[in-house]
Amino acid sequence: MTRSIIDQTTNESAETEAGLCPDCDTATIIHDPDRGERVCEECGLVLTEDPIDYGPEWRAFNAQEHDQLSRVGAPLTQSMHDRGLTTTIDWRNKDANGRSMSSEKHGQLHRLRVWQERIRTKNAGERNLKYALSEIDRMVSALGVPKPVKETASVIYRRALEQDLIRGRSIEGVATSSLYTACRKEDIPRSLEEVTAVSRVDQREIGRTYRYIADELDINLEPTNPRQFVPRFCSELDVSKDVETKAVEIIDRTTDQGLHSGKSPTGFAAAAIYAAGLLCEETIPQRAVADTAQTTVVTVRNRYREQLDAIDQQPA
DNA sequence: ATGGTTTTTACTGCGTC
DNA sequence: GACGCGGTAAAAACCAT
Repeated sequence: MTRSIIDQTTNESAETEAGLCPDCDTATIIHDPDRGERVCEECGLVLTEDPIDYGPEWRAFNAQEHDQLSRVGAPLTQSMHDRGLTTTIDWRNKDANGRSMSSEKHGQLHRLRVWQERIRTKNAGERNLKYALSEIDRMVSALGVPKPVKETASVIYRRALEQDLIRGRSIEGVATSSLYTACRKEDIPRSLEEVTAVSRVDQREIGRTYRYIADELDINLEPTNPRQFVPRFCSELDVSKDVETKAVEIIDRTTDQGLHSGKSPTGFAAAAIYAAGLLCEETIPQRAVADTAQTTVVTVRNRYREQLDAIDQQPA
């Protein structure tokens, strides 16, 4: 999403839209369907430039109709190297009416398929992308993160490729970093350790590449909030809802005091869960929380003491 | 490279079941 | 004696400069 200034030509077909321009605070945002842009008439700020309507090209007037009508063509996706746009030649040797074809046609179709595959992945960049996206796909399923993360990761990887950031770095490394970034961006954080576990490169490289990519692509992410790990860890540990609620409360109250800054989010979350266990008189061994959070008992100890001190509560 | 901070590793003593 | 917990010191990792 680039915010760029364009020349302020007014267009006949443009129509005024509701909403304030974030830049000059005037309600002069117009929608220009020809250019597919939303532009502020006052200062020329382009708010969005996404000319593609991803929705269906028909309108349904009742539920039944909605089910019956089908979309023409597949929706666009970022996670295929050609965005899923290319027409592919079916592998079946049947014509449009389902009849089989002559052997002459068979051979012709076979040659066409071969060439399609060659052309589709013709240059190094395309092949690079194809491999990277398949890797992202693999890691996404291994991590069990939802689909939007995959799309985001793909977009990040594309941008890295466009800006020539891959040179001198492994495709694997950049792909993994893109995924790690995407997880955080979509608020479904996975720790570096967890991402490393499904990747083919070591943690150091992923971390290094991540910082480089984030810097070059101007992706500024807030440090992960420890509370985002709580639900996942809690369900893995099989603790009561009370503990989970308490853990979130502890995190909220302590992060307000800035107690978490500079500390590892996973360790902090683990400690909060342990502390919550103490306060709720539900015994969760330090060992267990440390293991699920992929940290150590020492870290859990150090963090939970600080947390309890900070909120001025001691276990009964 | 360097120094400051945090995490990890490894070892230890204590109380309880 | 195994286990959970607490503390500590030293090593390793991390980060900003």
